[in-house]
Amino acid sequence: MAKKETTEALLFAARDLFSQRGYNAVTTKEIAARADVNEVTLFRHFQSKQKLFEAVFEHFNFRPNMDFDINSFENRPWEFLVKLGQSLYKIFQNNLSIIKIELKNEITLENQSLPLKKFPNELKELICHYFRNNSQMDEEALELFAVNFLSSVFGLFLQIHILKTFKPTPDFNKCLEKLVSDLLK
Amino acid sequence: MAKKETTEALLFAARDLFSQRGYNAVTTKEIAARADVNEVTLFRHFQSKQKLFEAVFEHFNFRPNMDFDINSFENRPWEFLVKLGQSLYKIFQNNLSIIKIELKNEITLENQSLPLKKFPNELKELICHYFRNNSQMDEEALELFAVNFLSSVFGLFLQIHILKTFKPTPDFNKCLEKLVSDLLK
DNA sequence: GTAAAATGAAAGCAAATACTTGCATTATAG
DNA sequence: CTATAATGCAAGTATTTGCTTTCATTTTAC
Repeated sequence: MAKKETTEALLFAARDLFSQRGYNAVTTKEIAARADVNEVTLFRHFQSKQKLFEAVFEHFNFRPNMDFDINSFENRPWEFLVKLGQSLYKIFQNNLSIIKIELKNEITLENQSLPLKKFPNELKELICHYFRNNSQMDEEALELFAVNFLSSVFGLFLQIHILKTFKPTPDFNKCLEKLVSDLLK
Repeated sequence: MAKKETTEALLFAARDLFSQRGYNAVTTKEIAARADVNEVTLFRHFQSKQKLFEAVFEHFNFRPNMDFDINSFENRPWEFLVKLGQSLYKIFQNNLSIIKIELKNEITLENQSLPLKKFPNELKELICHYFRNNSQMDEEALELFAVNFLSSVFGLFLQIHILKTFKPTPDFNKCLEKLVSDLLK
C-alpha cells in the first residue's frame, strides 16, 4: 500500500469510529486495526491521536456544493425551496459522520468555522435574498422564514437519520413537499 | 451532609459533566470533586461509574408534563400549536443536559424508551388527534404535518441552544409564531 | 536491480483511571 | 450521650492507553 492510501484508510477509519462512539471512546489501536495497518503506522502518519482527529476534520470538511442555479427559480418559490431542501438533505446525508462528530464533541461545537455552523448562515442569506425579490415579506419576516425553513430541514434530518424517533420512519421528500406547500400557502 | 444530599450532589455533578463532555471524557475523580465529596464516596453510593451514569438517567428522566388542556383549544389551531410548541420548548430547555447526553452517547440513542425518542411519538398522536377533529386533512397529511411541526420545533431548539448556528440568535417565540402562522395560512 | 521509503512485529514505558481496602473522623438519630 | 451510619484520607492495584524504540521485512521509485 502506498503512503497516500494508508493515510486515507486511517482517515476513513478514524472518521467512522469517532462518529460512532466519540473521541475518547475510541483507541488508536482500534483505528489502526480497522484501517488494516499497524498501530505504529498511525503515529508515523499523524503524530498523535489529537492530530489525527484534526486531520479528519480538515480532510472531510465539506463545502455545501449547491447543485443548482438560483436564477432558474425566478417566480417558482415552491420549486426553489423543495430543490434547496433536497440539496441540503443530500449534503447532510453525505456528511453524516462528520455531523455526528460535531454533535458529540463539545470542543468542535465551539468552532464557528465548522461546516455545520457556517453554511446554514450562508443559506439563510440565500433564502432571504430570493424571497426579497419574490415576495412581499418585510426584513424581519424574511429572516424568520429562512431560519424556520432551515431548522425544519435540519430537524427532519436529525429525526430521521440520527435520533430515529418516529415509527414508521417518515419519508423525507414527502415531508419536505408538504412543508413547503404549507409554508407557501 | 446527609446521605440523600450527597447522592443528589453526585447526580447533579455527573449529569452536568456527562452532558458537557460525554461519558468517557469525564473521570470519577472529577465528578466527586465537583460534588464536593471524596471519590470513594462516589463508589459507595453508586457501585461503578456505569451505574452512576444509569442513575443519572433514571433520576432526571423527564416526563413531558404538558401544562395545558387540549380540549380548551377547540377550533383554535393557531393557539393550540403555539402553546404546544412553547410547552415543548420549555421541556427541552429544562432538560438540556439530558438531551445533550443522549446526543453524545450512541448507546443511549439505541434505547427507544428514552424521553427524547419516546414522547415525540406520543405528541405526534396528540397533534394528529387534534387536527383530525379540527381540519379537513386526510390521514397521510395529518401524519406529515405532525412530523414536520415537531421536527421544526426540535430543529429550532437545537439550532438555538446546542449548535448556536445563527447569528444573531433568533428568538424562539417569534420563530414559532411565524411558523405556525405560515403553516396554517 | 538497488537504494530509499514505508510498514510490521514485539516489547515496553509512563501516565491515567476505575475501583478497593483499612482506618480515622465526623455527623446523625434515638 | 451514645451507637451507628456516613464520610474523608492515604495508599495501592490492575488495567488501559497513548506513544516510543528497535529491528526486520516489504514496497516503491528510478
